[in-house]
Amino acid sequence: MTDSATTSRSLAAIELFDGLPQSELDAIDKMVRWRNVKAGEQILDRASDNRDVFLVVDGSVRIVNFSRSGREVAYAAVRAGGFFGELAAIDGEPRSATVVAIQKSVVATLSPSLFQDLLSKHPSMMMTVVRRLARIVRTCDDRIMDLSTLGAVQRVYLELLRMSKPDAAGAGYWVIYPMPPHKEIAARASTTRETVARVISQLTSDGLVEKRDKVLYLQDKDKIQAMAEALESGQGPETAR
Amino acid sequence: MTDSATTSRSLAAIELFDGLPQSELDAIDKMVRWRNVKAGEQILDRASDNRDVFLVVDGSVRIVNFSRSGREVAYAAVRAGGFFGELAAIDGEPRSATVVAIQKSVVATLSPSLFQDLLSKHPSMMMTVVRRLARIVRTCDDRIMDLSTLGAVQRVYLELLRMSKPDAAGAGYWVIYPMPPHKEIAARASTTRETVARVISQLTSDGLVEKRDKVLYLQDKDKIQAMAEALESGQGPETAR
DNA sequence: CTTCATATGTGACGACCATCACTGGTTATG
DNA sequence: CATAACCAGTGATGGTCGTCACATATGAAG
Repeated sequence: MTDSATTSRSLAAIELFDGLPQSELDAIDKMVRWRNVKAGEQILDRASDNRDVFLVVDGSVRIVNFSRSGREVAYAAVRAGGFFGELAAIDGEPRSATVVAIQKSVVATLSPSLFQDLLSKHPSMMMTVVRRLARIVRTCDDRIMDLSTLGAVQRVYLELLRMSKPDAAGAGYWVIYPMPPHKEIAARASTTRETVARVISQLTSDGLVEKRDKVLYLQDKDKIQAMAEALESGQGPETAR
Repeated sequence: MTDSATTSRSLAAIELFDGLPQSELDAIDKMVRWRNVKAGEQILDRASDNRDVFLVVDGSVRIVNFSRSGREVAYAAVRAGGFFGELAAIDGEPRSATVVAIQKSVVATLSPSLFQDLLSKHPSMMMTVVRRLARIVRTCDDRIMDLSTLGAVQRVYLELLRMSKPDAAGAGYWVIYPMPPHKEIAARASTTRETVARVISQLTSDGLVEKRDKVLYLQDKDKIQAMAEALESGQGPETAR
């Protein structure tokens, strides 16, 4: 990679265009606007009145929102190959969230009218969008359920479980790598940095997780799972009746 | 209406079929299964493995979920003309929620394959589905935001505001009619019956609302709105930093 | 008019956890 | 390599609100 701006500018790997002929990709390529963003840079503001659809060609982004008082709520992450911003392009309503680059990224933007044209011209694209929305709805419903019926501590357990992947290096361990800052886990679980720190401390002293070099090893995933589901000792929201 | 079962069996008013020619409606009519349900009857169980799409021809239904411990979380209501159950028909995943009739209702069911056929045959239907999903996503996002950043009391305020409509009988009042049981407001705001009762008591003694014959009058909608948005005195989740 | 189920109002109590306040690491960056 | 910026850990404190426990409506059913 000779130059920073040339990392990868192909639309071929964009999920949204799966199944489109190369000729069409080339045509689209000429109609998008490219944009390079630095890590941490804001790509899209909730307050903005633009309705473009964004393709994440390289890097990854976080979709978030801030409450009046500055508390951050994380909705989702979109990695290279994905897209975001469909909502406003579909219904013409204002943006519902803010989007920030996690790493240095390359995004391409599609005007809403082009997006709609493409959708009606390519049923496969339409299906991709519908399926994506369906998935989002399911995720949101689950999150609402979690927020409504679990305590903050349990939500952190769940978030840790969701972020973990089986360890590539054998051993039955599950790991979280790279380990994000507590602050971000907090935003996903809708709690505070402090609570996340306390939960992880506790898990560590119980021998259920261990942190070594930026990696968090879950040493007893099942037990954590059980604790996340427990309607347990306590009260929080939720107790056996 | 001579007979209970004949209230209205036309698919003409179903939002999903807006814009379809009568001939197509007639064809569909022959392929759906009709079902009458009593008030309170469960139409669809989360655990069921059916993937049908349901059309609400008459009456109305509530989409809900129950936590392990029996706490009820309300997602949405669908009234006559609407539909539900698309998710499973789109992605083939299991049902994500349970659906219960609010009143005596009439529903028609479409097999997933028929639904998909119709979608691919009629772009207008596809658009209706996409737009509906987009709306749902927005609603969910807002709810997640509310749950993450507001206290239970404020969520009740918001729910009251959402349920209210301008009073038909002149006067600048906004009213909630019919007033649902506290229990249901609680399920929507993700709190308890008791908290709802306390909030309404308080509002009543502050002269902001008044209840007369099954109707709740909001006498100062603006003030309630302000209280819902206030990041106020307190803590709950949320305080000025 | 009973009688039983369902809806409501309210007090007491205490768990949960957000907030505040620091301390001590770790990473950037000039 | 120093100095700032950010990250992480932990105690103390107090408000919020879920839970429990009753007392009253309100209404439906017989």
